[in-house]
Amino acid sequence: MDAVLHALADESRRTVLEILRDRPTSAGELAEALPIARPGVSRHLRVLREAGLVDVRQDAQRRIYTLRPEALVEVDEWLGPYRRLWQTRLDALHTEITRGKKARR
Amino acid sequence: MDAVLHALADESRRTVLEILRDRPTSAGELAEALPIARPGVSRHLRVLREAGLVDVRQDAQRRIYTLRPEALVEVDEWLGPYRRLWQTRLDALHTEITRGKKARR
DNA sequence: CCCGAATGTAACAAGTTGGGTATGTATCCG
DNA sequence: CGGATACATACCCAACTTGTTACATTCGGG
Repeated sequence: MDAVLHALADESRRTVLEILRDRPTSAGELAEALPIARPGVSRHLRVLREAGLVDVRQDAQRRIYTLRPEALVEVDEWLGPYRRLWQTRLDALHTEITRGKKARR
Repeated sequence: MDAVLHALADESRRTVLEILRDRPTSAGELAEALPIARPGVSRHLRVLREAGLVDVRQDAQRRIYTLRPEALVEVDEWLGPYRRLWQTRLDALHTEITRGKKARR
């Protein structure tokens, strides 16, 4: 959990995940898409790997990174109890609106 | 988005949110619940405030903090496209299991 | 077997974080 | 008014982050 949230706190890393959402991508390609040099990207990839957010596969000299969306399930689960709260608030808001409508009739 | 994810990347801050999930709580009470001294907690509260994750209300000398779960909606929305992916994988897994069962018949 | 391509790692500088202690600041109470 | 209470802020320091450049490593091709 901690590792995943830590990984998500950086915008470059979130950009990487966004790219990988479309298709597996080599480290070099990812580096081109980011405004930083390749070694920096390598380290970001390491963080993502250690958080379990991506997988690597070797293809000749290239490393192909793929997204591992399951790793985000724990974030989703962490959100669970909070989701209930904000949905309750939204429900209350809807009720309020409904009551308002009724009152206006 | 960035501010919220950054705020969530720290465990002390997540603990604060967890406490606030139950009930509004004063800064002092929050500080007692954490393993760090009060000024540190104050700073964490500031980060949470600036990310929109909590609200403060003044009650005499005390500051009462309340959770603002709506701020987490954007995290939920950010998860959206990824959620679809991991659900697809789960579906595939279920299909696989079903096929396995069928094969075993 | 050596060269180039692709990528990771090491080492370093600059900025940021997160903790602590010391010091404001506002509010209630006697 | 003056002291106590409850916080926040200022400042300092050690640890981590993030970017850079230089170097090591690994793989395929001629």
